[in-house]
Amino acid sequence: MPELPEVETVRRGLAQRILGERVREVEFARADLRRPMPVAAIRALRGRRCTACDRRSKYLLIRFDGVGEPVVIVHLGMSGRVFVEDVHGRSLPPWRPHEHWRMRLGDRLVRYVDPRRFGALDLVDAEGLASHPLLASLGPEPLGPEFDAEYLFARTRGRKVAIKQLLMDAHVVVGVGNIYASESCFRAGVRPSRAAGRLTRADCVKLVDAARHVLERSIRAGGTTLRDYVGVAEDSGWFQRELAVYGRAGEPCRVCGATIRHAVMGQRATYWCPRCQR
DNA sequence: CAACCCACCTGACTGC
DNA sequence: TGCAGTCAGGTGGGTT
Repeated sequence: MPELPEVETVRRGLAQRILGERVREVEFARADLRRPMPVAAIRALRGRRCTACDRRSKYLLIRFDGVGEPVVIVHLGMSGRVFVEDVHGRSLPPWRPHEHWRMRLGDRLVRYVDPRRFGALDLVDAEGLASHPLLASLGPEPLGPEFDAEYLFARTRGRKVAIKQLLMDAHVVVGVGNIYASESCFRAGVRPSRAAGRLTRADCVKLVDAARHVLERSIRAGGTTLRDYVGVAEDSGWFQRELAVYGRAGEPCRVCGATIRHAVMGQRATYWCPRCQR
């Protein structure tokens, strides 16, 4: 599930629930996801107060007070979910299937569930955050001021890769996952297979606008399901209804009626309308 | 450096 | 119903 809008939704849910709370318990069901987790160091957060829940790209950054101002870095990978539940004085509930770690802050239990274990959990001091290996070489945020048409135009010059693949390159811009890459190209009227270097300035204007639009719209939609949020990833409702091309191969384009096409590009499923996108 | 390919892991779905 | 095969929304690392 987790593309940027989902991660942003999780971030907001976490902020709402754990900001200002102190870490009371930390438990691990195992010591590794894709890579080992810093189990001891994260256990040692007990007593620290959560000061912020931020996001950089698809990484959640949970900040704490005290020496070094530690930051917990969470990535949801392909199948990760975060649940927040009230626990009050009760003892903690049994582990869910594929729940790998949990952290109790105040009366809130944050539970990390990730069947495929492509996610990540790490810890770094605030000072070392920007140079953390996972974050150091990331491109600009798609919703930030740095990602504009001129920037995209410059970054596409001389590039032969398909524009859809380039949009998914986190060195260029973060947070545009496979679904939103297809959706953005559709909204911009750009064929996803087009060589990035052949985009015009006008195409770049449209693409930047389109990427922003689909991401913002999804965040807003996700945000509406946030109230009394338990776990993000209610991917049933808004998610499916809003998609213009993704997963719609063989179905009619909602704009022109042409048949939506599908191909694998860079090993990822790609969808487009052969009439609307050139 | 760019382009390409693979690995990581499990669940859901398809077709026989 | 069972089983093999296929696919999945992400990212890092290695090779050409």
